[in-house]
Amino acid sequence: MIRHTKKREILIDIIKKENKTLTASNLYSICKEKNIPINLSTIYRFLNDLSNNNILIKEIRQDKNSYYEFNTKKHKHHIICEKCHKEVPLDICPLNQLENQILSSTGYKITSHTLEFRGICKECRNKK
Amino acid sequence: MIRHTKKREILIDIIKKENKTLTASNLYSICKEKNIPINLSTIYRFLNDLSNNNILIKEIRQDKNSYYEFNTKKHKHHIICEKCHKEVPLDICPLNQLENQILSSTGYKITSHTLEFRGICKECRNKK
DNA sequence: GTATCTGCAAAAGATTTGCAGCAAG
DNA sequence: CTTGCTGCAAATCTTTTGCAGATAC
Repeated sequence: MIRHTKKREILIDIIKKENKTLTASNLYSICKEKNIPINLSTIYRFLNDLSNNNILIKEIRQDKNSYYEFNTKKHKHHIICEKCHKEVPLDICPLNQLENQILSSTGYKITSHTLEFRGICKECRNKK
Repeated sequence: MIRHTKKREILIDIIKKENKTLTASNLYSICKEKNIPINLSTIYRFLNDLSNNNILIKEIRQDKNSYYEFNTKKHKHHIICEKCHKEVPLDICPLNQLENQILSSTGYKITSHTLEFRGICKECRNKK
């Protein structure tokens, strides 16, 4: 059984308010700024509980960190700017249509995929 | 300048012969089996040199490990079986055509992307 | 001979875990 | 009151790094 506690409420509120992908240490810093004492392991444990229950989606990116965000059920990916690291969600995903094609060419029945776009955002392009 | 040494030749030979994505510790184990004494840091340093020179491509997957393989210049992705971890390369990638669409909808000029498919291979599906 | 490799041990960084005390239901 | 949460310290795992000795060219 999953229990409701003050700390968990605070974490949920932060994740809701930030409304973007976050790492455990992002959350840790935000709590620190707000003078909320919390242990990193508590954060990790809770994030894992939530993603095991499909409340959060966890994604490991090329920077080797784990990013978490609410599972909106809407399938999506993100683009991350290589300069400023700002990121934007994308709704389009042409990959579902590929599943049959992949099944017949490889014999693999696709269950999921991870897609990470990297690029340069408009602001960073204009700076140079 | 990059030097040619016995150990590096051996590593290159293994990567060539295996002809699939490998982790540093995969290489380490293969060397061990062949009774080739080599240090893990040596492997890491060489793999990094090679991928910085675009001879290898490095990819961090959802299992949090770094996988390396020869850069064939041909853009491709892989499907990994969730049960047996066997993987197969894929030539198709519909994402390049998306770049203009993403540019106009988000302002990001895409520079690269990472895509990881997970599924169940034919053999594992038949087992059950 | 000098720049580059290598092995070793230690460090780094992210994440997990064991345990004892605390809090929720 | 019992199960689950938390903090703390230690462990884990992958990867990196400093340094001294060895090797390539």
